[in-house]
Parts: sequence; structure tokens; C-alpha cells
Amino acid sequence: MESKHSPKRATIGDVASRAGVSIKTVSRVVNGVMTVNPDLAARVRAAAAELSYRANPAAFALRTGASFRTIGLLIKDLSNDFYATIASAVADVARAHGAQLITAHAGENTADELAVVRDLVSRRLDGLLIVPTSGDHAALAREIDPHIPVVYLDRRPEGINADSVVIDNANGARDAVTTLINDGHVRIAGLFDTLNMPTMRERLAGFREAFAQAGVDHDGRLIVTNLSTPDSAFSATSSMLALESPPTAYFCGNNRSGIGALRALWVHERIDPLVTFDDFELSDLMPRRFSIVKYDKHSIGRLGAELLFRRISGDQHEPQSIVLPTQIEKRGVAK
Amino acid sequence: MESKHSPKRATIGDVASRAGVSIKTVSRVVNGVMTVNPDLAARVRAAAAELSYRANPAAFALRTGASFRTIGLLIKDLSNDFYATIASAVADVARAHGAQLITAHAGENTADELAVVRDLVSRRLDGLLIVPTSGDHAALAREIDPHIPVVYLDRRPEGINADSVVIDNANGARDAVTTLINDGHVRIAGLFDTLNMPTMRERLAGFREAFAQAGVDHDGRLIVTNLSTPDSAFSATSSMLALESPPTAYFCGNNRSGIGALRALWVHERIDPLVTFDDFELSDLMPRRFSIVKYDKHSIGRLGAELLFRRISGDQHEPQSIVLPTQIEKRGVAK
DNA sequence: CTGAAAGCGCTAACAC
DNA sequence: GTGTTAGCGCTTTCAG
Repeated sequence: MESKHSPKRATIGDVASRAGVSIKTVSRVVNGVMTVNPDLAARVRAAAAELSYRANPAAFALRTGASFRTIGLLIKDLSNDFYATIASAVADVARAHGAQLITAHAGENTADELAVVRDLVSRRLDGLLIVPTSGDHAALAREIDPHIPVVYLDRRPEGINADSVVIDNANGARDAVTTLINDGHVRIAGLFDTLNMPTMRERLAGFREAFAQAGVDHDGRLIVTNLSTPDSAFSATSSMLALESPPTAYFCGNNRSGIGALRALWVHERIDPLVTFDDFELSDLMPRRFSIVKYDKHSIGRLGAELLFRRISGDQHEPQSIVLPTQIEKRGVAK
Repeated sequence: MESKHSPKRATIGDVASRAGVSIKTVSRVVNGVMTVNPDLAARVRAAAAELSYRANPAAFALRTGASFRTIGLLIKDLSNDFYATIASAVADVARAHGAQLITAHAGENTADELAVVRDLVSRRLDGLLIVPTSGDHAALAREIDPHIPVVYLDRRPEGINADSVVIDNANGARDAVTTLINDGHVRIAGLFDTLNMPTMRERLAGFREAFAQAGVDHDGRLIVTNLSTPDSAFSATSSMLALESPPTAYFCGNNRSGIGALRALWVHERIDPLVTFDDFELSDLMPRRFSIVKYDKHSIGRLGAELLFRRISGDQHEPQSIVLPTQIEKRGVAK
């Protein structure tokens, strides 16, 4: 993959001979460092412009040992709003530090993810932000050059000591379910995505903890998992509504199941209370009232990137884990 | 066991002396090129692992003239779904070509955008995808190294001859408004964002063209611009509803204004036909029927990136402009 | 204030 | 099959 467009690129030597000066003078002018005779400087600048000279970053980096001022972000998929928001925040922080951001898709399986990490590492980036897809964080860590700082996002790193920024999933779910229990609900449906995701396991754990703390028994048949789309949550909710004694309230582990459940309730003209993890666009316009467990997606990226740049500039403190709090908020409009 | 705080990075020379071979042998093993005595190869690999050796990409690039296998995407903001979808598609194409993607935010003003372009260009990326923010495309083009292929997205490049992928805005708007006219509507509201955006101007032009083609006069007072949020479109629509003779149908230039107008109609319990440019998440769940002018966001990124990689591999054809068609589709659920 | 020469880490020729 | 040497484009001593 070599870009061969037009003739050849001008080097510093070409500029020097065209300007009738030495290479070093060009270097000085280009880098704007040290004083240079204004006459010569002007000649150099003219020559550089005529040849549309651009410094070779590889040569610069090789000689000076400087980095490419680039960090990497490994996420599942940029088309997902959750990851896009994180990437946006990271890109802003990177820019503020004079760096750019490479966003890499982790792909579907662990092997792909490892290959991408390898690629990223081979580029000698200044640092890496990772939202782990595979469960094997140690395998990931093994790929990573010890010289490259890494911050893990959204999943607590397992088996390795590293910086991370995570959401307080268990407590967020527990608090939400507790509000339902306090309102007298016992038959509370729990709709979750696949438990392969650590975040989902934590939310389910919080769900159960709420009952344990309240000393209330919960009917395990009201828990459904592997709901990865609004449609599957719609079906699951519809099925539950057909039960002899249907749930009287709903807790959803993420916005996709929340949206599906909301739609089912709406279609069946039920107004049972529902609380779902995650906010989503237009949640305010949903045609019924419900609650969400909200957190600051943007902060995941921002704080993670700030942690990373602190490491990049030499911070040697013990790795820390930032846990982002959740809030319960009302959404939807009463019709 | 290697130290986690190795002060310096191992070079090929370190590996060579540790393995007791020459530098060249290490190079061969590392690059997997040419046959090497298995014994030596094993020794080299062991030494490389012990020193956790990683090739220096700057030295490699400098020596071989190879690129960093990186393309750039300049967009306004990754937190916007439109751009995130494009970025996602581009990232996938890049990956398929063994490259990674730097996504850069253009910032608020033209100066920022130029600075970012300069940064990107100075990195000698293999190619650049640009969604221009400022109107001055020529100024952008002037910053760009002639060796770097560029593809413009979503806005037709003005004053320069370059590849581009754009949406058929004018025809999409015209067709949509024509359906309303054909249904007998004359007092059709037109809600648009700022006309500083070329896309918005094209959609407004299409709006007007529909009337011209139908030979119908349109009341210009029903056109509102500078609607950048759902809230402002909500207000604008509410005001129109209070007119002596309110509009009987609505056309919205993007999903922001569409959402605001829908909400206003819903609140005021009106069921006048509405068609808006852009799809949006949950459009299927909106509590009333309406139509959208849809196009394939993903294709903007995918086709643009494919065009770019064709240039990168040496395609010298005349620049081409791909115009993506639009479709009118039904959305929302009848209550 | 400017120039000549050395060398960053690596690979491409060419020797052995 | 393996080692030696030169040099990619640049910055950095160190002289002039």
C-alpha cells in the first residue's frame, strides 16, 4: 500500500540546494527554531513552497525519538452510539493534547481483537484506550508493549493491574430495582442482554441484590437474558404479559431491551412502571412515562483519555479505577 | 521475566547481540522473509521475546518508503450519528485494506479546520476523507499535499476537481414535496436548518422546484430557516399552527426539525401529513404516521473510502462524483 | 550565524 | 545462508 501519486516528494536537501543554502539552515527555518538570517529564511521558505516541501515524519521521529502524537482507541463498533460518544470525547481530549486518535474496530471474535491490538501496538502509539470485547484481558495485556500506557474502559480489567474507567452498574441496577420494590412491586421482570458481557452480569447482580437487601423473594422465571434487540425484548415482554400473573413492573438491562419492552407495554396499553438502564435519543418523546438509569457516557471517554495522557507524560502512580455514578431520571411524556 | 519498566526500547542490534547473530539475520527473522537456519531463527525469536522487541515503525518507513497504512477522516463531530455512521463505514473499509483510521474533529471555525488538515497532512497519511465544514474548499485543497489523495464527502467540492460522494438532496426534497402537492396540498410548511449548509440549500432548492414543476405558487411565509434543534422546530411549527390559515402539510429539511415538528403536531393533536429528510433511531416508534426521505449514510463512508483506496493504489482516472439516491419511506405507528 | 559530518533503527545490495 | 556496508531524511554535535 504505497501511495504513488505524482513525481517524487521533495526532501530537505532539495530545498537546500534550490535555496542555495545548507541542509541545516533549511531545518532551522522549517522548525522555526534558532535565529536565521531573514534573507536566507525567505529564500528557504520560497524554495520550500515551490517544491511544496513537507517534512518526513518518519525521519523526524527516527532522529528525535519523538512520537507520532497518536493514541489508539479499541472499541467494538463506531456505529454504536455508546462507543461513538466515547470516541468523540477521547478525540477531543487527544486534540487538546496535540494528538490525534486512531479508532479501531475490535471485530467479532477474540482473534480479530488480538490482531487489531497487535497492529496498534506495532505502530508505537503513545497510548491505548481499550474497551475489551473478549473476556481474556490477560491475553490482551500480553500483546501490549510495556512501554505503551493502557487504560481500560467500561470493563474492569481482570487479572491485570491497570487504569480503568467503569460504570457503577451493580449499584445503579440495585437502586433502580429498589425504587420499584419500595413502591410495593414484587413480580418485577428483569430483561437483560447476554450475560457474556460483564456489565450485564453486574446489572443482573444489582437486580438480585435489591431483593436480597429488601428481604423479598423474587420469581426467577421473570428474568430473561440474551435480549440483544428491541424486537426480542418486545417478544419477551409480550410473552410475560400473557402469563397468568404477569409482572407488575419492569427492569431492563440496557436501552435496547428497554425500548422493546416500552413498545410492548404501549401496544398492549399497559402502564406498569418500567426502569431501564441507559438513556437514548428521543427518550423524552416516548409516549409514556418511565425511568432510566443514566450515567455520563462522555465522561468514560474523557476521564479515560485524561488518565491516559497523565501516564503518557510520565505519571507512575498505582493504577486507579474510576467508577462513574449513575442517576435515576424520569423520561417520556404522559399522553 | 522482562522488567515492566525497561528504560529503553530494544533495537534490532540488541536482539542480534543477545542472540549472537548479525543484525541482518534478526531482520530476516522478524520480517519472515527469506529462509533462515531454524536454529538461529529460534534463538532470535527467543531473544526478541526476552527483550520484548518491537520493530521501530519510523525506521522501517524511512528505509523502505512504506507508508504508515493510515488514512484520515475529517468530520465535524463523532458524537453526531450521521458522522459516526460514516466513520464506522470508513473504519471497516480501512481495516479491510490493512489500514487504520484517524478520525479528526474539524472544530468550530474555519481556522481550526485548516489547522487540523495541516496536522493530518503533516503525518503523510495515505489518504484523506473530508466532510468540509467551512465553505472555502479551495483553501482546504491548498493545504493538502498533492501526493495525498482526497475524497470529499456529503458536500460537493467547489472550485476544485476532486472525488466526492454526495446525497441527491435536491431531487430527494423535490420528490417528497411533489407527493404532498399531488395530494392536493398547497400551503406546505418548509422547515430548514441554516442555509449556510450547502446540503440545506440544495434541499430548499428542491422544495421550491417541486412547486415550480407543478406550476403552483407557494406562500414564502411558510418557509422557516435556521432551525437547528427540535425545540426551535417545535416552536416554529406551533406558531404556524396558530396562523389564520395554517399549513396543511409539512416538509422538514432534516431530522432535527422533523422531530420538533412531529412533536408539535402531536401535542396539538394534528394529523397533517409530514415528510422529513433523514431517518432517525426509533422513528418507527413515533406515535403518528409520517414519511421520511431516506438515504444510505453508511454508503457515504463506504463508497468514499473505496474511492480513496482506489486512488491510493494508483488509479489516475478523472475525479468522479458519486450521487447517492434517496427513497421515500413510511415511518411511525398509527395510534 | 552557518556548514559538515555523524548517526537514529532499519533494510537492500552485495559480499562471503 | 549469513554478515557487512551504505544510506533512507532528518536533527544534532561541533567547527568555522
